[in-house]
Amino acid sequence: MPAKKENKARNSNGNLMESSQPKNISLKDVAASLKLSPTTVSVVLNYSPLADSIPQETKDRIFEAARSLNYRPNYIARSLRNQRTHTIGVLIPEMSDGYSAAVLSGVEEKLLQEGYFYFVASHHHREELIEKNTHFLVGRCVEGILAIDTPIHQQSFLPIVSISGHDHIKGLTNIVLNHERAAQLAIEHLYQLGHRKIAVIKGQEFSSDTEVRLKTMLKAALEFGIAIEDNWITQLIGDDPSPETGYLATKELLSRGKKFTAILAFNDISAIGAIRALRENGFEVPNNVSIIGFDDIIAAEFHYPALTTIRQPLKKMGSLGAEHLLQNIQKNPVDTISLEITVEPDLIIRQSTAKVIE
Amino acid sequence: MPAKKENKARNSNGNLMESSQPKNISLKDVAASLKLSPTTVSVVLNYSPLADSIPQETKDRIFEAARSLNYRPNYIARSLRNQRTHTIGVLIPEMSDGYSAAVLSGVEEKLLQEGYFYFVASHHHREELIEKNTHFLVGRCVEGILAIDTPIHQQSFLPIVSISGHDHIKGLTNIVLNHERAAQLAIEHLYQLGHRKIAVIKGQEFSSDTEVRLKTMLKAALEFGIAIEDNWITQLIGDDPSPETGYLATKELLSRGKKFTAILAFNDISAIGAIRALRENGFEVPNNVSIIGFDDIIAAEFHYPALTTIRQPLKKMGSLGAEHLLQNIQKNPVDTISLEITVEPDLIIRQSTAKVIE
DNA sequence: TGGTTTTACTAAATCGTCTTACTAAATCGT
DNA sequence: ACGATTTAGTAAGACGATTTAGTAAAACCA
Repeated sequence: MPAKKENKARNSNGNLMESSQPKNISLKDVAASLKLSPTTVSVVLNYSPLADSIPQETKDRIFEAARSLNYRPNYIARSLRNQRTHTIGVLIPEMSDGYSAAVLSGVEEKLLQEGYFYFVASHHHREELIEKNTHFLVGRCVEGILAIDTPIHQQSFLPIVSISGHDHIKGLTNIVLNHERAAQLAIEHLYQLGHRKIAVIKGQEFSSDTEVRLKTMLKAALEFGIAIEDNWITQLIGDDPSPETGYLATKELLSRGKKFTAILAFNDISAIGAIRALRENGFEVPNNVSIIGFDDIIAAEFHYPALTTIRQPLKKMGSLGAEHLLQNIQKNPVDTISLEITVEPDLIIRQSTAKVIE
Repeated sequence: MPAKKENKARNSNGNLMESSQPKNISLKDVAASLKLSPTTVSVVLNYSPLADSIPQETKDRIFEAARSLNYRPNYIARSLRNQRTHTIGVLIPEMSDGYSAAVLSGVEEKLLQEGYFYFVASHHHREELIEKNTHFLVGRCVEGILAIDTPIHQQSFLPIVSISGHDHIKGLTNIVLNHERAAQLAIEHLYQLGHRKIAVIKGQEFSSDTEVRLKTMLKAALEFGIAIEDNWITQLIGDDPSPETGYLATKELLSRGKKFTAILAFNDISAIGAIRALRENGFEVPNNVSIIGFDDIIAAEFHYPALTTIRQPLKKMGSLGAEHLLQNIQKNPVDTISLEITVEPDLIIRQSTAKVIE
């Protein structure tokens, strides 16, 4: 075995490497090395207007010393002093359900741009975990909370932005899809293909969108003169984030006798489960039954048959949510009236829908 | 509409609710309210052995005051004083690729259990972003770093655990799959079905597992007396996290003339793309070509045909990684020799593989 | 009774940064 | 030449918690 040399930092590019920093050096250290006071070093490094009177030569010395000592201000100390953590908390139902991840990617992008980081906490649709996690996040001094598909019942002293939330609470900003339009797109598409008998798989009780989705679909259907029978409405049950729930819901639906020619699934995940159930029962999609999903997750395009779906701009909803949250944090008084930001859906036509042949 | 009563805090359980807390109250406030010193309050609330001499009655008063004032210790101040942030940084390639999300869910579970939170930063496979993000995380005073499918080249003064990493660096713990076994399972399965001509879709250069995966597959094949021709090896190109890359790689493979009877795909995502490409070229899976994926993401089971795949216990790898990272944080000197923790794969047989019929 | 120990606390320092309120010397204006 | 201003800094908190090192009073021991 070679002698342990690795411990020494590789200074190839002139910078001290991360590895060679057993003891963090502080403002005081930098000041001491220059025989200046911490005050002076601080104002110069922070470009404070107070540094106006410091001659350039001194400033240069300070910057140089900070660089060569590899000084990095301690975030914790700074947070304590400034009462700003530049951190927000994100509440999600589930990390691995695709939906949250897509939204999160938008959130992350925007936040990093603005120098913020975020803590994630997932609650698996359990009310008490939502409460507990919120508490933890507040305890961690987050400056705001972003709730993704998570019900918010209480007003908070922190700014909150809710994505796909439908609660109207003072100070809460909601980022929502234009559900009317989404329903209209879906129904119109099926209508134009000749479908008049449409079944609906509604979401679980705990999903924020469940109620609006069903309501707007029924309304849009009515506008096209289509009445959706109660008997053709089924519901996802349980918190399994896999297509299994959609599969079961569809089997249930089929057990009532198949009269419908199309299914509006609550989302793509359940649409995928539905297709499997149909196939097992000898129905082909789209030849015997058309099916339309919701969300346009990545899997939708590459499923077989590729899913016709209503796309929600999930990533954009995430970045919009982050953007508004940061705005609300800036103007600190939480006196804003409940605000709603609407994003538009798109109909993505693929292979899971086709003309009715009777 | 009913009158808006909801805004007032619900004090049903006697606690002040989050909403009614405009000004945070500090240890000093609690102390003042009791005419005691902050010291006393602190030692009592922290169950410090120093509180042994404090009579129970005083302790009770302190707890009661803390509760009724809804005192929550300021995490930032505490972190500064104790030099502990109970926060770790997680490096991932991409939020929305399914793989990272699955691992993250395991990470989260373990960390929350232990009172830790985590910051996520994604680098989209760009070396300079890995470096920059690491820097940011260190700047945020994380106590350790968990790298998911992210190459780590430098030793750090912080403990690092790498999931699916293959770098051997002092102080770095790797959580890896038993790749030999995985390859053996895959090859053996195909062999038993009669396949002798096997094509391989290897991963992108930037994926940590690309190299081992190919190497172990070739080796395992050889052990079964199967030689995999160079001409049957194709590669995923580009950082699109969708099945598109697998689709393209398979088209490329087919353009060279189809002689193989099975494909080993780099992962489930690319297997899904491969199936589409095959279908478009008139080949049915599994009747004309068998295909085997890797990872067993949720989509695998519900794809049509359902994917035969090598399952990686992603969530478990996440929680194992978190667990070891926390351990390494506890025993602070980073003198541990590079350590490897191996997890075992499973062969999940579904419908994308079948016996050869020639 | 006088010294030691125990009880019940508290003062002050510290973590690292930023900010408010100075000071001493140099320069300016007239 | 003398007060006013500018230049070039510094000292002393404060942010909110923890910890070390005390201190008075009470209790104990011989």
